[in-house]
Amino acid sequence: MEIILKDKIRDAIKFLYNSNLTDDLIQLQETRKDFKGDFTLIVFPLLRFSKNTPEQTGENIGNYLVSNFKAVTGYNVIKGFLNLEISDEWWVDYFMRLSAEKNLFKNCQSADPWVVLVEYSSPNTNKPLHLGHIRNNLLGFSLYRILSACGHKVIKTNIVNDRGIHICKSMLAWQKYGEGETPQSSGIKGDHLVGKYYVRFEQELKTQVDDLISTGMNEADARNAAPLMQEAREMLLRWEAGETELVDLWKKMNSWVYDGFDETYKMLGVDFDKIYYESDTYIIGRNIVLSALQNNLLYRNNDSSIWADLTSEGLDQKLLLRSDGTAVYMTQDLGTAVARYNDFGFDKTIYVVGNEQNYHFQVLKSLLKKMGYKFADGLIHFSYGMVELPEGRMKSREGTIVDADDLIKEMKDTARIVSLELGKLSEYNEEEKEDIFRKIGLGALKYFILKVDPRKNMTFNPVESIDFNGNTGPFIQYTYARIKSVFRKADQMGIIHDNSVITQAKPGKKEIELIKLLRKFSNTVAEAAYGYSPAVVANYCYELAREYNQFYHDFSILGEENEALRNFRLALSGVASEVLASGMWLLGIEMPERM
RNA sequence: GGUUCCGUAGCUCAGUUGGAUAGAGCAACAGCCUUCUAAGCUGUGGGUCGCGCGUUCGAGUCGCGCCGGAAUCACCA
Repeated sequence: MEIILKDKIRDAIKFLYNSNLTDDLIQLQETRKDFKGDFTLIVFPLLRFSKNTPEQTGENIGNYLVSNFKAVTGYNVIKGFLNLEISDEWWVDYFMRLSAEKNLFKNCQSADPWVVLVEYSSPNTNKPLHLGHIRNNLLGFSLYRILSACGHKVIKTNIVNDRGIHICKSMLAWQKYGEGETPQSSGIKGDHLVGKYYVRFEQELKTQVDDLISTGMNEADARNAAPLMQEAREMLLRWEAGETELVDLWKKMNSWVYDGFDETYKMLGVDFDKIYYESDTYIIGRNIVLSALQNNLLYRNNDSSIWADLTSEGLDQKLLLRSDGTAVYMTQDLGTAVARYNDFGFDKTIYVVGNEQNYHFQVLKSLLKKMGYKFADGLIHFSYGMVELPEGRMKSREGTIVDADDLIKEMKDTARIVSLELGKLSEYNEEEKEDIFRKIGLGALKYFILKVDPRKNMTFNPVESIDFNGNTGPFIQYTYARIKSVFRKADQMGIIHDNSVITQAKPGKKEIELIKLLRKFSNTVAEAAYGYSPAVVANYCYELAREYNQFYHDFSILGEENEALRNFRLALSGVASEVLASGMWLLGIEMPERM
């Protein structure tokens, strides 16, 4: 519509003022609800052609359009705004085309599809996933869905940080205090079991550190000097040397963790096409650094550590290999990036990583450029804000970490309690009910996280956030279930849904409003893909669900006497449910047929 | 101190490439279930969009300067 309308407006200016308009001067937008009309042309930019008042210019253009374009039935001018009224027939016709369209994402197909690699999750193998990981996983998975919907080829990857001192701490504590405990013997989920020994290590270390401090040592030195810490370091060296027994233990404990993660990922509904391990990529990274050193892109310090000088780009000196030749975080990420490019040859690679690492990715990008990797231009750090609790940041020392598994279970339990109170599901068996509770509980959690702008830090109140009313996932799911229920009822009543009579319907204001909202959907997805923002999709779904609920209350659908209008409303409901389901699909949220 | 990000109602958050009178939900109060799902709907109250200056016909949105908060600036990852 806009395109045709813009053409007509261009004609109008040509005819009235004998001037040719460039596209950016035609500012056309949807008319605000409180004004009469469907589309609004902002006439201020056109005054230079008309050399007239805004009001008169608007009048002239409006007049021209009404007499030369059938779909425009009227207009009004308020200050510099020309509100154009589009005929109901046009809207009904538009809706017919929309409801016939099976692919709701058709309008946002990218003309130039990318191969795009999305990295998300990136766990450490020494403890279970927590609330921060949940935001990461949900964002990453939703980005995958959004970009896929727009026609890009997306590869989901996960980089597992499976090496380093942290995993040695868990291994050491398990050796010392574990007495052979396994997930099977204890019934504890593997990642939680390994996390338990990581915590145990820190506890034991603390008593040693406290003892040393009481002898007059300062804290930093005490941590270094503590026997446990020294043992852990020594273990890391033995691991890097490839000591068989130790590598076997490492493999065993990591496999416990992966089993645990798999369960959590499955509950969250996320998955990966390819998993990378830093225990592999750090070696690649080291080779890259060494060859860059040979090409004089890096320099070696007196103590034989290797550095990059990025001061010319406003960055700092960056360490790439320690004096003992071992790799640092950046070394691994260089290796991972190159390995991935060799595997997939991507156009873009999106790192879903918290904003605490903004500097790291700035450095990574300029390092890759410096080393001559052209793909560095397609490197995007999707930087998201921290999840905080009402009392501030999550702190492991204070035991305020919100565990992912616990949280998921809590959401499901709350969904169960609320559902049973409302008592709508009495006719379903236990299995069916559990499936619905799961969808609702996870829907609430996912929506709560995804509806906020990823860039911003967000507050998660474990008590208040579990709300199923208002701008929440369950509200949107409820709207969907309600529409499904209308169709079930229609079937029972033998009402046959026939689109062919719709063109005879005389729609009211509300029906047109709904069509306009449905129309915005594909624009929204394109915008979301461009801005990499699930939040845009989420808030749009809410807007539509809210609008539909008002519609639902204002109108009788099945009870409507007029057949054409009844079919129209049914069709509107049907498309609304599809759009809601599609939108929530982009967020990775499942929709229950009833709740 | 350098860099980056954030600041909108009591709370949690929206706010389209700069557009008209800044919106939801929660919380508070008042209504609506013999009618297609009340996880809903309607209404009331609640704002110096951190502060100032600038650009513009027009600024919550763009620029500059302050104020406040967060992150980061490791031979940690």
